Amino acid sequence: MTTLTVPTPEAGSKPAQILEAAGKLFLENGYGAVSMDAVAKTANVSKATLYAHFGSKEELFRTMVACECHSYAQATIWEEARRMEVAEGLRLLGRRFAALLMSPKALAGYRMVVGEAHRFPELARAFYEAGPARSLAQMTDFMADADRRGQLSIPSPRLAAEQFMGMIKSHLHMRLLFGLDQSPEAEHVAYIVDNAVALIVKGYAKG
Amino acid sequence: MTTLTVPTPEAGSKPAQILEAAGKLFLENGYGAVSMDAVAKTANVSKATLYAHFGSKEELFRTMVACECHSYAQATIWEEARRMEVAEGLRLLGRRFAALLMSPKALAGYRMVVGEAHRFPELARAFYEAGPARSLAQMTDFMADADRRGQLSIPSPRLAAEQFMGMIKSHLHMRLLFGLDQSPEAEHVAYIVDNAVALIVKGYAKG
DNA sequence: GTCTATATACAGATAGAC
DNA sequence: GTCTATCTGTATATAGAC
Repeated sequence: MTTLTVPTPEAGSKPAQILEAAGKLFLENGYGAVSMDAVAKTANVSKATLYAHFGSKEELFRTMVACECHSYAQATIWEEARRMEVAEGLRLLGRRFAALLMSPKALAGYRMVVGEAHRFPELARAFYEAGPARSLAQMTDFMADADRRGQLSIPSPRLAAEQFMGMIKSHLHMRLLFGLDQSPEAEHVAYIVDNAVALIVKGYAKG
Repeated sequence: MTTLTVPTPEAGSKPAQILEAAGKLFLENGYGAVSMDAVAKTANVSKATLYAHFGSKEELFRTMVACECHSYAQATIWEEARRMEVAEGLRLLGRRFAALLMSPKALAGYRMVVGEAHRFPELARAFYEAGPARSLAQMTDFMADADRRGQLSIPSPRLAAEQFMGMIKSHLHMRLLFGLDQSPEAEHVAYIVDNAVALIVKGYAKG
């Protein structure tokens, strides 16, 4: 398993400019459709400079993805959710998850990973660990906690977390991935989350 | 909205050979990573012959996707499912859906569509209509029927169908898309489907 | 470190013989 | 219709001046 190096170049420096441009272009268009010329031009840098900092297109891509994944690390809201009544906690986590999932950036990352997984399998794993796996782990913890505290009866917290997140992802996420819808309306997302919460709460009610 | 032409060349003919080769290569590697040389070589045909039948790489790709989508049309099992007890019917539909969803061919198609949606938006729509939309419509019909016949109480059949299918898709489909898992074990899929059925049946129980 | 200019390779598409 | 050989553009990567 390759470890990804995650450089953090100082803001405004050439490497930072290049990584920013690469992120924008690769996320929008995928690996194959972006030329190094385009990256250089977008970064306001010559191609030679680009190659001075990143030895190859592949290396640039790997580094960019590593930086993006790194940026997903964020403060957990699990502590906040577990202090609430269970349905409210689920609603909070669900909405946060939906917002993350359907953000333009996450969608672009998802598309890119799916499109390039065969060429960069280790990056698919890195993205998975940084994003979906982290969310799933948080949700699983919450489910286990709800069971432990007797709010719900959940034999398999992991299963319940996958069910909950699957319902939220739903059809909508696929339509977004396929480019069939623009960014979803907040009401629609809230409708999906609230109904997923209702089904979990009723389906895993005690007794 | 462009209509897709769906030619059905006679088996064994050069166009058929070419389409088969194109299907295999494009589905495995995506549009950008496949060269016309590779298609010609795989099809045992010269590049000139290839261009004699398909005017460009794009045209070949579009035609191939149209043929693939056409092949998704299949006998509905809805009639069979609605004659069963509701949980059994859901289980049948769920397993059929899971099998379709996680088949290597559907996964490859899904990957390809996600990866190329920005370049071929109309193909993403064609794939969606031929695959996911059809499945969702069937499932929605089943839910509506279960409500009409008083087996369950389902205010929004469409929502329930999305929830059910979302739970089945679950985390597993994403891991497969990312190339993190090989083909799933039958027991695991059955476990997911059975638990999705249980949650739907309990969550939408009458009264 | 950064640039301009270029080497090298390959992909999409075509010309012309059979 | 089918082939071999080739044209033409473009992409990755580098050489050499400043």
